[in-house]
Parts: sequence; C-alpha cells; structure tokens
Amino acid sequence: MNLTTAEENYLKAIYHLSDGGSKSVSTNDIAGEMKTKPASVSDMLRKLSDKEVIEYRKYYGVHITEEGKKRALQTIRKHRLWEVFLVDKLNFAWDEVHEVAEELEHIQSPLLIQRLDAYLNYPKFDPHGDPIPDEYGDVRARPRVPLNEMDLDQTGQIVAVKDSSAAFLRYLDKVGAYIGARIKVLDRVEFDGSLEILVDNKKNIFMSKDVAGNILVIQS
Amino acid sequence: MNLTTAEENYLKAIYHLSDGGSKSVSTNDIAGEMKTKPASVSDMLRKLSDKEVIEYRKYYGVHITEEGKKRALQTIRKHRLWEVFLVDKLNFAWDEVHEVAEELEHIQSPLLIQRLDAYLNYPKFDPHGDPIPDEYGDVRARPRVPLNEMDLDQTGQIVAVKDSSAAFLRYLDKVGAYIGARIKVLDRVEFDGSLEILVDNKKNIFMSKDVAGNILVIQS
DNA sequence: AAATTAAATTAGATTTAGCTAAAAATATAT
DNA sequence: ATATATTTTTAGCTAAATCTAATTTAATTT
Ligand SMILES: [Mn+2]
Ligand SMILES: [Mn+2]
Ligand SMILES: [Mn+2]
Ligand SMILES: [Mn+2]
Repeated sequence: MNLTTAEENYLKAIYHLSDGGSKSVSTNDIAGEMKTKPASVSDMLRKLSDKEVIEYRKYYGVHITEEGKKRALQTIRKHRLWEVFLVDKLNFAWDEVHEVAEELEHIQSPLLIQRLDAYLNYPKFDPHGDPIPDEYGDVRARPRVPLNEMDLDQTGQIVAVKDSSAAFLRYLDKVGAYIGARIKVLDRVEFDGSLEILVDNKKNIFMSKDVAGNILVIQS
Repeated sequence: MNLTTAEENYLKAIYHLSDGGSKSVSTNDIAGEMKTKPASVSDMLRKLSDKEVIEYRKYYGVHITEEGKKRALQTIRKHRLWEVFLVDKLNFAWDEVHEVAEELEHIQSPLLIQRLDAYLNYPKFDPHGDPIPDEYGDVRARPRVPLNEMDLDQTGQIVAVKDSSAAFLRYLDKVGAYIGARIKVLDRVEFDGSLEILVDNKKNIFMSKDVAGNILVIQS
C-alpha cells in the first residue's frame, strides 16, 4: 500500500517522537511536531492504522509497527541522502538544506535513490551528523555524548547536533563548531555549567550549558 | 500568486498545446494531454483564469497570458535541468528520465535551481535536444527540420525527437540514432517515403517516413 | 432553418487534508 | 469519590482535484 506525502510526513514524525519505535506517542505531541491540530491528527491516525503502519488504540496513543518503521526509515534515508547532495554537490550551507530535503524526500523513484547513493559514494552520515539508513533500513549508529556531559580535558569530535534550527546552525558556523571539528573541554564553570572549549587545537570558545547540550560528540 | 502542482502541470500542457502561446487550445485537447476528463478541465480552467495565467472565454477555448507563459517556462526549465542532471550525473538513460522529472519540476526552491544550473554548467539543451529556457524564460531555439523533409545527400546532426516515448527512444538507441549523431540521407523510396540513412559515417540504417518524421535535425 | 452531432459546462459525489467547536474519555487534584 | 482539568475524539465544514451523469452551447449536416 502506498503512502501519500502527508502520511509519510506524519509517519516520520511518529518514528522520531517514539525514539525509533520504542515509546508510545500522543496525539498532542504529533500535532505539535506536525504543526497541525489534534483533530487533524486523530483523522490521520485512523488512516495510518488502516494501512497498518501504526497500531492505534483510541485515547492511548500510537505505536509504530515494523512495517511502519521500515517505511519511515526509507523516507529518512531519502531525506538525508538529498541533504548530502545539496551540501556536497550544490554547495548549500548545512543550515539551508532541511526544508528542500523535506520536499525531495517524497519523490518516488527507487532507481533515483539507488543512483544518488552511488553518486554520493554511499555516505553514512548526513551534514548534521545523523546516520543514513541503508536500503534495508539498517542504521550504523555511533555512540554519541552531549558535549555538556563530557569530563574536563576530554577530547572528541563533533558529529551531530540535536537542534537543527537555522539559527543554531549559523551560530555554530560562526564559532567554528562545525561537524567534524575536534574539540577538547578546557574548563567548566561550576555556577552555570558553561564550558570553555578548544576547537581544532587553535581556537578557544565559550558556550552555555544549553548550547553544549545540543552538540553531540564522539569521544576519543 | 502561487500555483499548485496540478495547476503547474495543466499550465505546462496548455503552453505546449498552444505552441508556446500562439494558438488557442480546446478543453478536449487539454483533457487528452492531461489524461483527465473534460469536466475536470473546465474546473481547472476557471482556477487558472482566476489566477490570471490564462484568458478563458467559456466555450471558446483558452489563451495563455504573458504571466502564464513565464510560469510555464519556469516549470519547463526545471524539468529539463533535472533531466540533464539525471542523464549526465546519475547515468540514467534518456528514456528513463521524463517521469521522474515530472515530479522533480515541482520542488519549490529558486536557490536549488540556480545551483543545479551552475553545477550542470549551464546546459542549453536537455537529453532529448529540447532547449532549456534561461531564468528569464528566454529560449535559444535552433532551426530544426524533421528528418523526413531533408533532401537526398544532405547531412546534419540529430538534435531532438518529437516523440519522447520510451519505446521510440529505445528503438533509436538500438539503431544508433542518438542525439548528436551525424547523419546523411542516402536514399528515399518514392513509394512510401522511407529512408536510408548513414549514421556517424559508418552505419547504414533504414527507417519508415513515420519514424523519420519524429527525428529533428540541424542541417549542415 | 431544423435536426443532429460534438464539445463544453454544470451539478452533484468522492477523497485527501486541513480547520473549529462540541462532546466524550482519561488523568489529576481535592 | 467527586470535581476539575486535560487530552482526545467526533461532527460538521472547506478547498483541491478528481469523477459520472445531465444539461447547455456551438458546430455541422441535411
Ligand atoms: Mn533534515
Ligand atoms: Mn517531507
Ligand atoms: Mn521530459
Ligand atoms: Mn509535473
């Protein structure tokens, strides 16, 4: 059974809100994520349930099914591949790609995605550091730690961000904290948890605990 | 005023059926081209007329307006740029690109098209030899002659096809009559107008008048 | 100039995706 | 255990894009 563009978007939202299928998700949360009203969500849940991509018990939230997870991961795969294309080939900045990818992810053509993947050299991560599922939906996740949880003097590499808003991404660009940057925790202010970070062994930057909590690092 | 995907598709059909705005177009012709029913077309014509991209007098067919022509050319530009991308970068065959481009042409992002154009090195023609309008809607058309109208012993280069069906394109691939091939008219059978053609100075092929009429050539 | 045929429009339904307002169910607090 | 608050669903409406069937207008033949 085919999904419409709206159904794909809802399913992706449910996948994300449920942490990849582990939690149940509420109508209100979906409405918040999709920027629609709860009444519209109730309607859509009935449709997604009919198509057996979610399990739906009225008043008790939804679970995504195995089939639903597979579908969501395919859409996420397409989204992230297009983001890589936009950044690597068309020189988009990493904060300019999400909206366009949100449209491109709905183009129906398995051949297109296969060829795009090959053309991009089978990338494993998108420009925000999020993993790209393979064509079977398998994801190679790296263990990632929020920067604010790292110990003093620890080193690592920035691999992803939790907040992908354009404002946040532009701020990171400004201070040089791009994906791939090597960092070291130089100091932590006990009072508010803010940090002093060494970036790429050459630049010292200060950031609030809040900012650091949105930066994900692989420790090394 | 923004156009929906359906409106863009109808407007493009009207542009083509009217030979770029020169002829008036009938409801039935549009229905044929769009594979919808005349009743649906009447509905859509009212909408397009409200948005002032066509001039519509009930029962007397439609004319595309200047604004409509501009919009149609933008969509055509996007369609053809995507086709170049699919063939040049993703190694699609020229008979595999049309359907996907029919979806990709509706992605809304001026930046995307600007960057794609640059990335493809500002191509002037799509894989079927059709000209790509520039961002102002200007088209550099080459004077083209159907192969069946060429005189004996004349030479030229295949630059486009009238029929873009996959079946026809595959046939052309098989006989080596791809876009860019140099050809010479060796013989014409008076009885049925069929032709013998020398392709790339090395291969002799025979083709019916019907086939030749769908191949466009620049004479040289 | 009628009569017939063809083309186009209108009327009325359906599906998808949204909305608001009202009702119902569940959760929380006294 | 009630009362209150919150969440969720239902009912009813709108807009887009289709359809079929009926009607109207225009074009073509006799
Ligand atoms: Mn994204
Ligand atoms: Mn999307
Ligand atoms: Mn095409
Ligand atoms: Mn299209």
